[in-house]
Amino acid sequence: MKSGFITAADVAREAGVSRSAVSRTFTPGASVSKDVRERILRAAEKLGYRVNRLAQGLQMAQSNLVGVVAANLTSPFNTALLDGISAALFKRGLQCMLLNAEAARDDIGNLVNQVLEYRVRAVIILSGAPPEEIIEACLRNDVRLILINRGTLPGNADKIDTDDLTGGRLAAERMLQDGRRHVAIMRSGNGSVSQKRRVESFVTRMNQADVKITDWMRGPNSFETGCEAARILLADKSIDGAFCATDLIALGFLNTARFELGIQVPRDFSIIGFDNIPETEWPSHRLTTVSHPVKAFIEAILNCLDDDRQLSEGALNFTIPVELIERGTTAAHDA
Amino acid sequence: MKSGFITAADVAREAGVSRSAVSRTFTPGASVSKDVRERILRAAEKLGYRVNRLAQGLQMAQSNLVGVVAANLTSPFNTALLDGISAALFKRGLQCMLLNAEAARDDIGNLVNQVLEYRVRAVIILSGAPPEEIIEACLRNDVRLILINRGTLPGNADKIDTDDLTGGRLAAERMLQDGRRHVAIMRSGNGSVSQKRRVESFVTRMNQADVKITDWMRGPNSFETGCEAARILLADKSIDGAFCATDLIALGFLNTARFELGIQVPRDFSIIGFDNIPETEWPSHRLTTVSHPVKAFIEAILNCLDDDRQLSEGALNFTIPVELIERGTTAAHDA
DNA sequence: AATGCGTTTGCACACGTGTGCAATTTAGCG
DNA sequence: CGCTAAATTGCACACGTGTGCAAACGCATT
Repeated sequence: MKSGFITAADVAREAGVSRSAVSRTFTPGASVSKDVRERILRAAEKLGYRVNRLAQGLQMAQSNLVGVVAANLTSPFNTALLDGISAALFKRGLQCMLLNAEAARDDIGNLVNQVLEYRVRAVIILSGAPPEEIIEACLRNDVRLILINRGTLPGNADKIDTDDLTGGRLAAERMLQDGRRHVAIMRSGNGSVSQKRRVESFVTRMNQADVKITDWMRGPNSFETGCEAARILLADKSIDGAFCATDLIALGFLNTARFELGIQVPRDFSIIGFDNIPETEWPSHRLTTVSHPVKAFIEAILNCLDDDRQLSEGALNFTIPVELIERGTTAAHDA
Repeated sequence: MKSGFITAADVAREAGVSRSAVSRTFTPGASVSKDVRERILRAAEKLGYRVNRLAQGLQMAQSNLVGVVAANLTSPFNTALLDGISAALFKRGLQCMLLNAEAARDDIGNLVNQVLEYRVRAVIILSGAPPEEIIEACLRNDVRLILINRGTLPGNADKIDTDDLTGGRLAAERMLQDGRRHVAIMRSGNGSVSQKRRVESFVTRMNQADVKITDWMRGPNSFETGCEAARILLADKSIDGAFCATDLIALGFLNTARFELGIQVPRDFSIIGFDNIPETEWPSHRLTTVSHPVKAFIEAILNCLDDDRQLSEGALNFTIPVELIERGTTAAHDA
């Protein structure tokens, strides 16, 4: 027991074969006789052998690690995404290397290094603050890059984007059906690309119907941001609707409007969110929202990972479909 | 540009020195002259050199990876913990390898392998379903193990546990101050050690005061579990209080009790949760709860990681202090 | 039995790094 | 300048794995 770890050589000695045979036994599709394979498996089991992925990665010039750069892990939608990604990667035999972009805010260079130094198979960037630097570095080092809701950036990275245009339009149509004439639109201050698209699409449709718009863009993507917006915006009694770029903001807005300011939602006021996080289903809120299912994101990501074209041959693009989920913060349909 | 990656040898050639010098330049405390160091750094910068961590890990017989085994990533407390851990690891120059225990439920052996094959520096197990197998495997392979809220298991793993006994007692005292005589206690069906401790401590105190107890242990740790419990338990009109082992369950219970069944909380009914997740502060709920701060967990984890004693010399133990956070689901204090 | 062909096996090299050891250069000091 | 100690540098090995190549082997057909 030197250093506590068993190597392929140890197994080979135990089984009375060459080290190559051990390696081949654990390499799918390699040529080993049934007899030898069984003897090796028995020896490996007995000694508790585990292949050293570091050595394997060195030899293969690539690891099974996939870097996942996430920010705002407190946002339920992001964690749902992370949950799905980590599960999917595990089932593919890949490892999930989680990098907290928040913690690396003023040290992006270091973050880039940590990813690249491990020769990761790919890097997935969840929406959030835009680390441009990492994008450029990945592309320069031939590391596959998967961007989620970051819009059309230059460079051939795979891109997966919510159909925000349809999402914004669906929300607008619903708002118009409710007969609202002056709606507030809200998003967080750090201007994510995806939030911008939703809001712009919403505004475009509202403008066509001559509905007045009041814009709010401030603070982090949080419940409190919605609360604050409600307290200030709702001083203007002419506002009769709100479209929030994320559910978290929408829930804060709704909470303050309904329970603090006593506004009758949906009778006098309509609220629509975006993401369809679990909290929207709480009976106390029942928020009408636009959903872009996590499942669809996962599928798209797996498609990107499975695709084994060269990086120079261009990239993949996926659009995640959306759906308006009508709950209790918009008026009931006219039948 | 062979294979797209620059090696130390490439840098050495560019700088006109030996490869050893390059290695030493990037090894803190090694002996390199100022002149050579600068020449090497310039060459490395120019070529875009990055250490290959796989080779480094192979050489050092250890990687900078830390395995984090998490289940129930949809629980806000767990994600807050994960957020803190990933940030702290990053700042320590360590990598966070996230493993989804949920996805590996019927494939724990595979999960064990994935961790050990990467020669991780340590494994952190967040509370949740108990993968006994991984614990045993880590200890057998001399991998440091950090158990969070999993109680006193055999084997010398570092253990970090919430002071559940005090937590349960504090909740009980508050409930008694409210004069409740029949309280329901709730926890999820998969019996986590930590939940069990809280509840038992609570019950012990209530028994001393001759308060009637109704037990509920069913379903996952979720909002819906709390809703379901409320609908069934509250048919019994004599119940006038509830202690929930997690905030998620407590919020579901509160939501159904207050908004669906119209029960006056806290006038006629007291509810106390556990975890102090952000949602407890929502004005619509303002849940009284027991907090065990994420910050304290992170500190304890870092202490474990920094500690470089041998595994055979015993393990560390930390107890996380708790605090009762009084909000709007228990009666106001008598002054 | 001899031939031919497909399968199995072992040798040896490569992957990129850290570091002990000895050789060499530099610095310090009289 | 000469001597000694210290700092620097290069060589060579080790870490554990996958795989090309050639040798050895098994088996069926002639």
